[in-house]
Amino acid sequence: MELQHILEEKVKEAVQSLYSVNLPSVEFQPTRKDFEGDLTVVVFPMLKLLKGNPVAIGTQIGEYLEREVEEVSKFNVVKGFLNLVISDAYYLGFFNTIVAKENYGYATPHSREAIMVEYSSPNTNKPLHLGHIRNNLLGYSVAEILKAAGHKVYKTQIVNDRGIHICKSILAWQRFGQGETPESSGLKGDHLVGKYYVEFDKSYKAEISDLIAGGIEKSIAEKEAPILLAAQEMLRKWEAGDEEVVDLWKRMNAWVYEGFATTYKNLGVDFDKLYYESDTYLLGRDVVQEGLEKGVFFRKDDGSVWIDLTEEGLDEKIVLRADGTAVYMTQDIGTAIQRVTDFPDIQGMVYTVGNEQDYHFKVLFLILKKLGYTWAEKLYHLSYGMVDLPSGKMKSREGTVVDADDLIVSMEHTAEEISEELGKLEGYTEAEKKVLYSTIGLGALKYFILKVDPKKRILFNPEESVDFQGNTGPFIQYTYARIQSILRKGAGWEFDKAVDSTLTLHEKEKELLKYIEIFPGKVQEAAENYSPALVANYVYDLVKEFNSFYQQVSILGESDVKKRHFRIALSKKVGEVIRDGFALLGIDVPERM
RNA sequence: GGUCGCGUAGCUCAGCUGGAUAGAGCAUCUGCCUUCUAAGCAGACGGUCACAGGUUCGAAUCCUGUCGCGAUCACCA
Repeated sequence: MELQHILEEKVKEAVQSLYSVNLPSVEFQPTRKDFEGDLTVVVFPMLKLLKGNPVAIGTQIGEYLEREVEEVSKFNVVKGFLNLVISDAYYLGFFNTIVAKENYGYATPHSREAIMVEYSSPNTNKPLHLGHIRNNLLGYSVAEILKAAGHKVYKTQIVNDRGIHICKSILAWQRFGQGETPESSGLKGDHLVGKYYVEFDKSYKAEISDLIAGGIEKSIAEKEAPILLAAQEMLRKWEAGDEEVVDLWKRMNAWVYEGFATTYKNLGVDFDKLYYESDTYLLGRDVVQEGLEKGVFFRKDDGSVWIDLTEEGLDEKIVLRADGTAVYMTQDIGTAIQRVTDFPDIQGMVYTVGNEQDYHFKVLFLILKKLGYTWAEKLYHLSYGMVDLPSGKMKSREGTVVDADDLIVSMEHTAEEISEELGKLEGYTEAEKKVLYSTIGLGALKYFILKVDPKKRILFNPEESVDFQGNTGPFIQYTYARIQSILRKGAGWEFDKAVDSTLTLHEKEKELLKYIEIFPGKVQEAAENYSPALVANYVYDLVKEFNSFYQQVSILGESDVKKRHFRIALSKKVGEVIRDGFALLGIDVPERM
């Protein structure tokens, strides 16, 4: 970055002195592997101002740079591309500026505005599944990336603990549960409650069949099945504060929260603040009143309140029912404002929610802007594609979901099998092994999900399971472990001491230095794009390059002491970038594997 | 039907703020463990970048249209 800045000025200077033309900007790109060079100046865009043969222009600029700029040691011109060879001394000098630096690539904490990141936000009537895993990993990772980019970050979620879905589970438990508890059944709390959600659905479907057999039309049967009416009645009682219902609701939710806490812990995600819908579902109604006065909203004859977004190319949208009760949108307006009240330094929010809600968030953000909140300018819907199975969409009621807890366990098993087969863990205790299998299994799963662009759908085939070779988490973890092995064997060297900047670099060493140099920029880019995939792909490229280096060049076996010192220090720094890059994805790295 | 997103190798994905011969992994095939961990490295094979126009010196990338897949267009959340 720094180098490119210097060169940009020098290229402008060259053009000024050669052609007396003032260039507004210079286009750079990394030199392609097939050509000699490190950085390439694209000459074509200059032709509009300069007029002439691009090769001749490139050559003249190249000669100027080679003469005037010490970092440029050589150049060549291919068509309209001026390829510059940057001196080894420059890269070694750069390396010495970061060799002892902690947190290289991370910006100063809290140097930028505070952002709240919402993710997870589950319903409390069933356990988490693979779709939630994607949500959690994305949200957690984006939060970490924003932190690394210098933002202050609050992680939050809104727990959907209220509504007809949870009443269904409660009702079924009441009827069929015979007092079953997590303790008595040995089931994890969220799974126990989920089991009764499925039970409800079974009864509901059975009742519909009976009704249809009795000559009732399907659409009516679906609305009037007795067990559904009972659930609706339960919701009314809950809203009225009926003691028995509320107690049961609290008890079963507590089971679910305990179960979720375990899953979150296993996944390695956390939150700074929880919001519960039962506390927030009444929020937002005052704001609607305020918006009415400002003329942002309008009231229809039946008393319901709407916003007209036809000018923005959208539709009219209801924000308050005729009876004055809140809808989804009302709540979300209220919750957003509540959050800013709770955390007054918030300047923006990120909502990690599936792409099926694209429209909702588009409308929500527009409304908040129209209401005049300054922070509304910096709202972002981190929209992601669904995780589908080869058979299609996951449906909890049909039992086609990939359960989060099961999946984590199965990934750990696979990691264990492979590790046992390779048998490199002599000396490890069982407890250490267990931690390692978890690190590797989760690494595989997390990387598998985070390496793809959030916008895209993911196809997950449970039959094929997740790879552990090639472009995978374990491949990267393995490279890290190899580096640590070198560092253990090379103990005694002063890794953090400056290296000799007059060394001649091996081609692979230079490539690695170039990758390391762009790490801070990648972190910023990932933050700007809310994209963990950029970090994942960067770390992969770095690791590919390191393995190639490792294969071609001897590190500890190098006889030249200064070179050996540099190679060890370089390896250590690559390891740190892997570790810190993976930390942004929420993935741990092992010392051995 | 309107709106939004996606469509790149047999499969899973990079590349998309326009630049050189479109890159990885998996799968298939060749080599490389008496040298720092072979979950690795080196190589081969594999592409009408969905299709058709347009803008440009230059398009996988930008614009328009067509087709395919998905989502959404609830006084559900």
